[in-house]
Amino acid sequence: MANNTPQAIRGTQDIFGAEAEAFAFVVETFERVRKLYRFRRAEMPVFEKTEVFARSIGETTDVVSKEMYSFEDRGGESLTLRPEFTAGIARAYLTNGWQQHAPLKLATHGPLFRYERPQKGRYRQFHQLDAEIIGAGEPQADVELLAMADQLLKELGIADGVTLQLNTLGDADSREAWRTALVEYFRDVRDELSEDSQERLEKNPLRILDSKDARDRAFVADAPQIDDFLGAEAQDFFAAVTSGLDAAGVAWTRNSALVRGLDYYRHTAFEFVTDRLGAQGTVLGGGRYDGLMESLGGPATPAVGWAAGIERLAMLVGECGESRLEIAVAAESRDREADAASAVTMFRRMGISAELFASGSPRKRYDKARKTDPGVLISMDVREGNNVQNWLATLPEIDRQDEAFRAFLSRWDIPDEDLK
RNA sequence: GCGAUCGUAGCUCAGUUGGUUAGAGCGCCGGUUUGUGGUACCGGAGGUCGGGGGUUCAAGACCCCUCGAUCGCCCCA
Repeated sequence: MANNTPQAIRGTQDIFGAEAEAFAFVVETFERVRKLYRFRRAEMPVFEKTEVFARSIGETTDVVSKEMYSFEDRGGESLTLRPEFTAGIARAYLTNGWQQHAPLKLATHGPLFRYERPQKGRYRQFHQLDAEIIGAGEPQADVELLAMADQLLKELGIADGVTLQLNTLGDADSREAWRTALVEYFRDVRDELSEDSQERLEKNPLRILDSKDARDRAFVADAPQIDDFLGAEAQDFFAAVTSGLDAAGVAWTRNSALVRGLDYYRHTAFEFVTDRLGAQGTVLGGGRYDGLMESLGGPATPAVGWAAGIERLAMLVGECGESRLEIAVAAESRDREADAASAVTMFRRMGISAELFASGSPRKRYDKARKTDPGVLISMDVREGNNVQNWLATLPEIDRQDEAFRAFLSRWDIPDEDLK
């Protein structure tokens, strides 16, 4: 069977049917909401020079060396399939002179690639929605961005069971002071931490805060809080974001353990989290990344953004059935196949969905058509030498049924007793 | 990179402590009931039991390796 057929690449997916409908529903909803908030559409390349991602991501060596899809092109240049949108958008912003549009609200969506082990809601080629506000340093930008995210989740119908967790990482100074305090605190209890967290103490101490290990959690509760290290400006900024969210009617909860691994993040960090997706509970996440543009050689540019996994959103949206067939036409005799085909074409040109059943055993075509549960089932046959048509409507009645019926009657007869 | 579970027809699965020609339902194709009918009945196509090696008189079943899937750990930009 398939022993000679190439297999799909690990972690890629072929999406079809109801799942594909759910996927499309997510994207369509995003496009609609994004226009309400006047975010402008952008399209970027799916690959960039590796340095675009390496420089923006910085020193987190694991991510750069092990988690990216990188390769050399024929000229020997290292290229990388985009693992995120933000770095590519920042590069486009700088290289295309989009500064002239600042503050710029951008939205995009499409495939991303990460060299990871697939698991629930996590693939090597996956798809995200993305929204960014570039060149806006005010907390109102954070609020607007979060309000859009909140409305998106509501319009997708998945807001129940999803909570917005919010934190601040402060400005560069407060962030650094906090980090130092954390390292000191955890170093004192180093031997009682999990093996993973002992490792993290050196590489990425902030990550200890969201460890899943019970041994770590005991200490996390009493760990130094960012609030104790925030300068007045940082405090004001966060207060403005939270009061702005309250004013906008966006519910949120404080999660002081919510962190970002990368250094360019400042101030607001947030995640919309659900308890319905196993280990991959984050449904939409982002934050303020005021330090990113400089790492790519651009001028200091404040920016804030988020991304959301389309697959995960689609899973929450659930079964999004394919739309019902409006009219099925069965040619129950070979002599009526041309008529049936022409009827189907007529309906389609009217903007009504129609499907032709004219293959296989003529006797079974009617049953086959009936199984699709169409709004209207038309059979076309030959009885005693005469062409015969039958029109059967089933509930719920389709839109424009009368119009379709009149159009059909203008070309083919239907006996009176068969009407309704 | 690590761990657990799993891998039999297009799909969902059976397959007894290893025993002879590998099964069912659904789907598909064809044929009956000369019919207004999502029915019923009959027949058919489709499997080197993920792949390779080993144990055995005998392996879909047991052992090893490998590939793949699922879920979790690490990581999460």
